[in-house]
Amino acid sequence: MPRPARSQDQIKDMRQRLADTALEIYKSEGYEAVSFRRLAASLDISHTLPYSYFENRDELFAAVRLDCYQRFLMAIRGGDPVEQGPVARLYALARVILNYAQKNPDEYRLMFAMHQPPLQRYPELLAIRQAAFDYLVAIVQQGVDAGLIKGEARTVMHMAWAAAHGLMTLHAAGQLVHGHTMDELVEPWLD
Amino acid sequence: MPRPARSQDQIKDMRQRLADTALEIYKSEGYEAVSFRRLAASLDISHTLPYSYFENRDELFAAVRLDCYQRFLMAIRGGDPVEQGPVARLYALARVILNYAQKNPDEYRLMFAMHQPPLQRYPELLAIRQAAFDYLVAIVQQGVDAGLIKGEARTVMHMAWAAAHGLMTLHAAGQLVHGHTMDELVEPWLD
DNA sequence: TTACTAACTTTAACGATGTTAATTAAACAC
DNA sequence: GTGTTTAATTAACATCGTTAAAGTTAGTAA
Repeated sequence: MPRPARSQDQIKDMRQRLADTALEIYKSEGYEAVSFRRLAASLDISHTLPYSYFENRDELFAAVRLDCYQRFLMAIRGGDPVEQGPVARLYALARVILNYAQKNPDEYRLMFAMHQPPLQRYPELLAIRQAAFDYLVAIVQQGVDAGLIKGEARTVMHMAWAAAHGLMTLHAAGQLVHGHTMDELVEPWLD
Repeated sequence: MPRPARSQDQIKDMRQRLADTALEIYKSEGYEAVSFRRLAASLDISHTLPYSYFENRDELFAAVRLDCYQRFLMAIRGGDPVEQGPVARLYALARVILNYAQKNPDEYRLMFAMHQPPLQRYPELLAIRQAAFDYLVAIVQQGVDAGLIKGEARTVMHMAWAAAHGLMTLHAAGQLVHGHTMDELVEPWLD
């Protein structure tokens, strides 16, 4: 007898529109400019409607980040020369990732360096990050198995990731001192 | 004939009180909680007075960061076993820095990972960071000169710094996956 | 058809913030 | 004291997040 609730599709649709608009505003005007009110104005809806779709800004940005992670993961999978050996694949993927970070500094910051909410509150984010990480660990493991890489795969990957992350974060924040480019710094490692 | 302007000392004093209070609030209640109004309430002054001492929150936090950098630099200088060789000194300093980041995650985030304003707008921050960096580069250079370290000192230091930074940032953000502690990850490198 | 009902959507409202302008208070020279 | 200049406060406005109330809409049962 009652009016039916919004369909899952409708909900998904509106959430997507909100997330897309949020990313757009974030990229052009910065994180602070992304308010629910501003978002609502952009979409020509009342300023409280977004609250029906997201609890608060953290939840909203969790959705935005999820989209970013998905694109990031696709870039990794798409740039993986699977026919080659594990070491060559890792070098290639390192370049893919560094390249991605350089070309999309805003997204990179959002994903890894900025306003990070406690990850355990967002299991879907944790999961997709873990998926990306595991994807790389599996390749390292192949290298370890083949005797090409020493150490425990997860630990090795963790350190490599941390190093790359540090580099990308400093770059994205414009904090690489003395005008060093990322490529200059990384090439000695990759060659 | 007129009322005299505030002395440099008075200005410095009030700025210091504001910066101290800001750090206090930041550590106990987070970055967002540090507003000029809240700050004024804590110090029992009118909510517009802070504007006479800092343009905006960025300027305020620039002062807070400067204090943090100074303590950080003191920790480095104080923990440097200057009588030892360059490689031993670098290992020791790496531990000092990692230790500092672990014990003061809030300050570390503030200094290196959070809400970073464009550094060129704050030359005094750039300068002190450069000083810390140069301090370490000088030691690396000694190692290079002695044939103990290969490569160009600045580049080597940059990469080491980026790696450590990535590790510390991930740690401070609680993003070290799978419960790895920082020590576990670093010890293989330092030994 | 008509009226009901539950969901959707908007409007209203409150407290908090950043920021500017106007006002008051304070300290010294005369 | 008076006057002048600066410090500091108060007033005021726009914006934001958020909650509560009111209004609107679309199925459905009678």
